[in-house]
Amino acid sequence: MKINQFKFNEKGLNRFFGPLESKIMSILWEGEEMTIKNVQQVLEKDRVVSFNTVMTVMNRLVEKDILQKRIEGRSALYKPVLSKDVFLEKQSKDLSHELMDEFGPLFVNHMLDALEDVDQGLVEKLEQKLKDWKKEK
Amino acid sequence: MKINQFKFNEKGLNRFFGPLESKIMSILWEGEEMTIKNVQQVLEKDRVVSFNTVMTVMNRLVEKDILQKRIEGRSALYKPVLSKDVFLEKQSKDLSHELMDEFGPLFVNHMLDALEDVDQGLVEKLEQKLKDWKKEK
DNA sequence: ACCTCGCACTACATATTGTAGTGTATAGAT
DNA sequence: ATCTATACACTACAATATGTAGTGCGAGGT
Repeated sequence: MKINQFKFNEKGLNRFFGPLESKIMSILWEGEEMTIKNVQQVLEKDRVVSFNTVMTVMNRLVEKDILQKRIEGRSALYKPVLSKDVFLEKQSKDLSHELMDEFGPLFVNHMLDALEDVDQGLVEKLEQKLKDWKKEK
Repeated sequence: MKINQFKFNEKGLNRFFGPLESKIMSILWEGEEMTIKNVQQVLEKDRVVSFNTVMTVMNRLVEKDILQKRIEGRSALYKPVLSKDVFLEKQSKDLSHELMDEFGPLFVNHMLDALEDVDQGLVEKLEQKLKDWKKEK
């Protein structure tokens, strides 16, 4: 899993991937293992994109351990190494640890405001977590 | 302020800058306004680096609104637009909002563990903040 | 008038991502 | 047995980001 960057300016998967990579991951996270051709056909609902382009990007994702590739007869079948849920879970976990490591105290200062901006309920969720966490100790 | 990336794999300023950029920012955050020559001389305590290299990188930082440049006689004087503290404060704030926006609930799940890994006291600090925050409402 | 120093401009290297052409091997058609 | 279409490999080029540095120009001191 060679993802090194979290992009402030983008949204969703584009925070971790390039735009074409994101589309390809979305398609492969839909469900089944797919050939390059399959993926290309889905992409072409939006715009033309050459088979070779799709192949190159998918093979690069294999090199980065994001996709896995399995030869079956003439074609290769691709699927994500991790499910989307697990992927996002892992990224959020890794990022939270990196952020705390880098910014710990600064981060605590902003956390509550940030939480509330997004979803009022999250502060309560955090409070509950904090209670549970203290009980365990 | 055109910083787009937070790098998981790096540490400190290298999370936001390239390695030479980081060194230059560190030098300029030491204190006074400096000329390119000044900065180059400090850098050369470590290794040779051409004046032009330093100039190019510093001017790119000006384009990205990280440094500001002021002509004084023959030379130009450079200094950071933001102090290091304000810079880090801003980055941590921006990142916390982006992270919450992207991962809110997932993030809450990891936050306490992440906090404790870094510094036991941070969980207490968060608890205190949470109390204060609730009082305000 | 000349030389030096500081800066601008330009160029090239590597890495990442998007794009796509050409080449090769093979399965199926004739 | 040969031909052909197809899937993949290999290669290349563009744009952006960063590191590196050469060339050239202009202005000040001598």
